Amino acid sequence: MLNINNIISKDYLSSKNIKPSFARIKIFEYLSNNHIHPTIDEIYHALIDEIPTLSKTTVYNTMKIFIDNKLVKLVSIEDTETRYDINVQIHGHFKCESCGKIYDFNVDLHNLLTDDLNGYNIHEKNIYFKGICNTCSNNSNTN
Amino acid sequence: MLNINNIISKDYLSSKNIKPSFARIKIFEYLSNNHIHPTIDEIYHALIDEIPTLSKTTVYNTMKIFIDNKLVKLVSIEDTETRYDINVQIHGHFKCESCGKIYDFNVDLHNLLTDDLNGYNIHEKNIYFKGICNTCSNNSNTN
DNA sequence: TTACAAGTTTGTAATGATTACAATTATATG
DNA sequence: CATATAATTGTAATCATTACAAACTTGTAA
Ligand SMILES: [Mn+2]
Ligand SMILES: [Mn+2]
Ligand SMILES: [Zn+2]
Ligand SMILES: [Zn+2]
Repeated sequence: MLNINNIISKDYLSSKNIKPSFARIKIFEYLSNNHIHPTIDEIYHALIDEIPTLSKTTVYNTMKIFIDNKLVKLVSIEDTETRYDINVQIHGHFKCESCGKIYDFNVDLHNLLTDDLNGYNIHEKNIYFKGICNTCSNNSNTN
Repeated sequence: MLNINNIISKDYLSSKNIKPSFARIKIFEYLSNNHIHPTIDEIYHALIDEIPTLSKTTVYNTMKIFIDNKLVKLVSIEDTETRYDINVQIHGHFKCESCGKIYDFNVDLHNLLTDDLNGYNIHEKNIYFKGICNTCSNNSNTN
């Protein structure tokens, strides 16, 4: 089942000093092709048909490795669900309270620095909104 | 043990349609006097001496009521620890990765609206940074 | 090819925060 | 006081995550 994407993913993982095992490649490709900020459970169920021996522990292990090596960022919006994002650039998240989807949005956080954080060493910036998404708003209007 | 603060807290809870029981008053006052974004466990241990019969379930119940009635906001920074904030205005949080403290900072999020969210109904805006706080930076410099 | 070492994956058990729930206790009102 | 209503409590259940040891893979060298 070697194809170009497979090779690219493999090389990419290698370039990040992650041994490109079958499970890791598949998990990485799932994240790359599905920018939906999935949970561990969603990743697991998306791949269990293709990798029948996959265990959730492996998904947990793999995500930990990806995070440690900065391939993936953890998304903490609800404290009840841990999600993962293959997009590690600074960007905003909008969580729809109706359908539960998490949308990305672009945001420039460089110029909003405040005096309150003078002398603070900032490693990471996160922003998220909550509300009702476009699709859900339209659906409820036409009822 | 009636004092002016107690009466004020009592009236305030009543004005928000929350029956001002002893536990609720004490929890509310703890949050008002300690802007440290405490966990359930911290609230519980801070009050157990004063209210020896207090149960954690009551702290959970009370925080749920406070949140439902918008007296308190939930702070989701780490998915491993749920914290609570008596300050419900929009403001930023800075979590120090060294000492674990969560600092407030002022931020104006009104003008950073992006086209990506046109048609989206925004209910809530959250922003948090992570890094090393002033105090921890200075401590490590003088080692 | 075979043997071995190192790393990966797996299943199961442990942990720990949160929730469910029924019993007990407190509070308010007549 | 008597009663109804609401709040509190302790215990058990739930569920996501982590710990861990055994089994399996992979790469390398004899
Ligand atoms: Mn994203
Ligand atoms: Mn705050
Ligand atoms: Zn929606
Ligand atoms: Zn610090």
